[in-house]
Amino acid sequence: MKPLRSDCPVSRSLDIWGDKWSLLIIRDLFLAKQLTYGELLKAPEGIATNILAARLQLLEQSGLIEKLEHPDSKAKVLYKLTPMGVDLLPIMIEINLWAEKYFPIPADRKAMLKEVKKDKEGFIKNAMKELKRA
Amino acid sequence: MKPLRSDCPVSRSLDIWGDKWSLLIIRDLFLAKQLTYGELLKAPEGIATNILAARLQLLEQSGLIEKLEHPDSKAKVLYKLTPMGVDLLPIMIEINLWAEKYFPIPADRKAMLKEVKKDKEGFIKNAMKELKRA
DNA sequence: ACTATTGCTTGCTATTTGCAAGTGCAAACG
DNA sequence: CGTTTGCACTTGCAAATAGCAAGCAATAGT
Repeated sequence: MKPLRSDCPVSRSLDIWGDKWSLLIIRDLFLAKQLTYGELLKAPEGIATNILAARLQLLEQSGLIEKLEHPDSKAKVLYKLTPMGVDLLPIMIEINLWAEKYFPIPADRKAMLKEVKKDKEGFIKNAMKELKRA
Repeated sequence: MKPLRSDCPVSRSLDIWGDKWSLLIIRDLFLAKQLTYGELLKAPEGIATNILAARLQLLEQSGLIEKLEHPDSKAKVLYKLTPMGVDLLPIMIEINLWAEKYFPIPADRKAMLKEVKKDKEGFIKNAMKELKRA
């Protein structure tokens, strides 16, 4: 396993998902609720297949995501967020809000953030309930 | 410069501070308001001096931090967050809250989070005002 | 003048990343 | 059935990055 750098909560968090790819995987799982390996590969940022495999394993070990059987085929694997992973939603939202303030962002995401700003707490609570149910 | 991976706000954000060290530097600047290079080096996670120099330069280029003259000595340099950097506070808070839910965290940080939970919006607004003033 | 401190830079090695190709299994097709 | 296709990974290797240790220029202190 990886050595803990310190017991600071920020450090602990970064030890798990503090790399260039993990939060993008998590973002995609927030947006789609569940995805196959192949679908995750297609993310616009272009993650390499070996890196994706490594990150998925690490995120699973850390308890943020879990594998699920695909209803249509044994050849496919579904990935989804665990409750612990879903709890990252507030962080994800705040990242989006920060970036929106300083960079141009896609229209569909902007629309979502408009909803968020109407009632942040409500939006998050609702989205989390949805994600934990599925 | 670094190539943009996509125009997703999460991706844009990670392109700037999505590595193992940047958010720790930013954390220290939140806690101390301003720090010298040497003080940043002393962080418990033990960042290497060349990496710290590289990250500080990148964060400065990105507009998250700025250099400041030290009032006592020309040999020293003070680093502090810009308004854009201060605006990361909500993200930082949510990271702390997430980690607190799943890991044991130091008592002093726990005390701070207790304040946060009493009135999150108020706490953030206040802290940000403090940081932007200094 | 000389010694220490501060903020870096440089050289080198170890680890990680990323590309391209390959493997094994399950499903679809003839 | 036998063969091909699709999917989820592995593997091998080159390139980039991280990290350690040492060095260096500009203050500051004595």
